[in-house]
Amino acid sequence: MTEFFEKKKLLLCSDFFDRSTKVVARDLIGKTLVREVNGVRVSGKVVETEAYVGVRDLACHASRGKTPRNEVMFGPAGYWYVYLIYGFYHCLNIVTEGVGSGSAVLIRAVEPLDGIVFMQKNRQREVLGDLSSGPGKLCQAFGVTRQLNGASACALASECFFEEAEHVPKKSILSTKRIGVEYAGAWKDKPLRFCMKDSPFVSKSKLVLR
DNA sequence: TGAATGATCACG
DNA sequence: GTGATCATTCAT
Repeated sequence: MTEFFEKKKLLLCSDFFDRSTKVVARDLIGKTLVREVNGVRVSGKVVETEAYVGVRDLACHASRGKTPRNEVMFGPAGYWYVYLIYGFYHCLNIVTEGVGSGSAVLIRAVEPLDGIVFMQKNRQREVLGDLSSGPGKLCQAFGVTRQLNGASACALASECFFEEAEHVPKKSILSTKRIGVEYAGAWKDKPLRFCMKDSPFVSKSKLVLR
């Protein structure tokens, strides 16, 4: 029972996500991503995100209109948008802003906290820095698939959600252009990627992994 | 640098 | 139906 109250207290609700996508992407840095599967807690500290700011953003799936794949993005904030990429990996996004905006934040990397053995097994990798340091890796580590697409992240019963965590000062958050969106014309260089400064757990880290 | 691998979507 | 494309990862 105490666990339940604890979860309610920390759970990020739709008010958090129903704001400017860019602000949500920045504010998610440092928060805890949690998945509860069969009573087991898997979690990580969010260290890298990207904002996809809706129909006008040429890098955003929503820019080519609503399709069966992206329709969740056009719904209310606080729901998961999960899709398969390159036939191998999944990408985990949380829908932001109001109905019809077509915007979401891509969770690109987390620092493993709980359920590390579960992640190592899923990833077939031991090294902590290689478990969830990229959008595809993270989904593999957490066992996230399209099964989660369209689910709420804001309900007490949610199996995947965010928790409030220790405040991260703005000066330790870096913003850069997004990765892998070279096709997006004027939008390819916009500073819509956010990451925790000096974290070895961000994607494409060239630092030595421990 | 390129191969892996399959859903998705714009075509016709 | 067909074919190009892809918000990636890993091994070479």
